[in-house]
Amino acid sequence: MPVARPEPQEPRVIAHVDMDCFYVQVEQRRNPALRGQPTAVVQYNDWKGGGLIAVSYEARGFGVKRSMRGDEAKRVCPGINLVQVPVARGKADLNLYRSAGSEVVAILASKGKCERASIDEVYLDLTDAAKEMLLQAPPDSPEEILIEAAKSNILGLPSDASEKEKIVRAWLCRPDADSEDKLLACGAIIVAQLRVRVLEETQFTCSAGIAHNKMLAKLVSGMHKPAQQTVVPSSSVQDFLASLPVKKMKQLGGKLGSSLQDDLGVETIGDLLSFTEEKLQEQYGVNTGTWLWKIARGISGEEVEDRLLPKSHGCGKTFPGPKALKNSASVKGWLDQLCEELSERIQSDLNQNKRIAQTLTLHARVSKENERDSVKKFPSKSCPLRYGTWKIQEDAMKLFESGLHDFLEYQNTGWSITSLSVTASKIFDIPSGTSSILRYVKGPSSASSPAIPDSSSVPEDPSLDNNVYVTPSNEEQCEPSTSEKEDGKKYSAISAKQCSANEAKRISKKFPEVKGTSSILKFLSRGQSALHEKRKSDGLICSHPGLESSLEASRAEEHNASAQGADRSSTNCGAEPSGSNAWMFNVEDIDPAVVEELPPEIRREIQGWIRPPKQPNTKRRGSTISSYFPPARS
DNA sequence: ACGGATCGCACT
DNA sequence: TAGTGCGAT
Repeated sequence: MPVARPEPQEPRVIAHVDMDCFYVQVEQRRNPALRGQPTAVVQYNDWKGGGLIAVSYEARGFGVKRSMRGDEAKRVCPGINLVQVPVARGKADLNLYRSAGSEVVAILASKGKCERASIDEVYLDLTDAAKEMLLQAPPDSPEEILIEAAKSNILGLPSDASEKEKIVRAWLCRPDADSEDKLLACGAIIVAQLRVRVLEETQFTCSAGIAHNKMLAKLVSGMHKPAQQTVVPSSSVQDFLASLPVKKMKQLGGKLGSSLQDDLGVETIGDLLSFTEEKLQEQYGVNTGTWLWKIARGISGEEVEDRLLPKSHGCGKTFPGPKALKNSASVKGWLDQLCEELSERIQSDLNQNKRIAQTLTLHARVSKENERDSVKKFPSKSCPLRYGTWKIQEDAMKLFESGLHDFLEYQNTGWSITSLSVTASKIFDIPSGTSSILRYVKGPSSASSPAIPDSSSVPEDPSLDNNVYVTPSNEEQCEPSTSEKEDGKKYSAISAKQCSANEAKRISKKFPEVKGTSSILKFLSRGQSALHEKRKSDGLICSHPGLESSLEASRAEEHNASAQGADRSSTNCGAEPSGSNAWMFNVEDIDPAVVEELPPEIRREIQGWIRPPKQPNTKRRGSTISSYFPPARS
């Protein structure tokens, strides 16, 4: 349910920027012959021509809609170009669009607080930039920068006038405007400039809304499309909302909106004004009631969050109708594919953004059998996320089995899975200054891979050292970044130190008993067995069905690393960036007891990487990483 | 055979 | 917390 936020007292300047039929634009950039043509992006095409997920404005002119099938689109628009979403591992691969979205975000984040709201939308808080412009370059001086801004739509001004641009320009430069409108005018100019930059640097057009809060900015960003922007002066808010159908408001597109219509007879946002806050609270609860009362008055205190990256990564696929999965072998096969993609994505998040995900969740759906009230849902299951494709696959399968077990206890019928997804969530920045214990290990070095065998190493365990190489790692990546991390946030579980090859060598020198770069890490990780047993006896592990045999899995993985690595490099043509098929050394694998055996200078260093173990709380049921490495404060 | 694949959030 | 549910694009 929506929740009202405290209202900032100062007027803000907020923009919502929305890419125009984004996936289509990405494909048009790849293939310029598609520009100006009726075009749509479809995923899959074997069934009814695939499902449309983006439609160009030319095609919309023919009545083509999202949610149509490819065949249907062809019918209403025979000349349409249907471009397929790339497929990898048997599923739609959206990475192309994700990285295109990142290009845009990088530009839009340059003028103030920027929140990535989705793959093709951002919110901007331009309050400071607008204030600054008001002081230094009031919107009436330079002619040139007004040209784009003058194409804005101003809510409340005539939009069909022949003199429209002159009127808009006059509004933007109006000397007698109040300070709120002046700030909005500055915001409009800034956004116009940003949109030009986006177009110049990415070839993508976008539309935008500029208002005093997120709700209003979002409401109007799509009002004039494509490639236009719309401003909402305070003076036009009431009239605008008065006639706005409830379903158009964000959060009211579903059941809540229907209930407003059906139960209260509310058709427009304006209709809400006739209800007292108490009445709305009584109907929908305190939070939602207050929220409704406020939005009816154009009030929304929601802040723009400073976040350029997604909070979770998910990979899923549906298996409709006859494609439903009916045995555990096929589930395993598909889960492996999904986990492979997920692993790749969290690995690049780690490499590029220095972020670590902590939780792995599995979702599945079972087909609803005929009419019979087999409405039982397949339960979601989650567990601590261990890095490494094979570990993720293993854990995901365990989670599935656990969920299936629960499901079958009540549902005595057979099963058939119609959708599967795996999600990595609870993603945290690695605090700068410290970094994490990352053990980048590659399979046997192929000719194309730059892995460096550690020739000085004396293998203590041939099965490990003969096959394992530490990749060279970029030193500056390990330097503390200058940007100040906001503190007071829980850095969660992991505070660790990035361990580059050079650093591992340096440590090795100080610690002669442990020879070689991989050996130091191996040394740190030995004793897992003892740790595992300890956790078990502390009752910390038993409720994690996905992890019961994690130890065995780890061992098997080390021994299999060679063979599997070879498989991968042959199918991947060896062109992967360094680290892409690496797996990580997990903090959870470190035995605190091992750390204590280290010489003091090494121990000091190691203990900067990980937090001291908390006294196990036997009442707790989860063996999460955080129960072992709790946040410093909390 | 539910438009599919992803996301975010509030609630319990 | 883990798990559910809703809403959005």
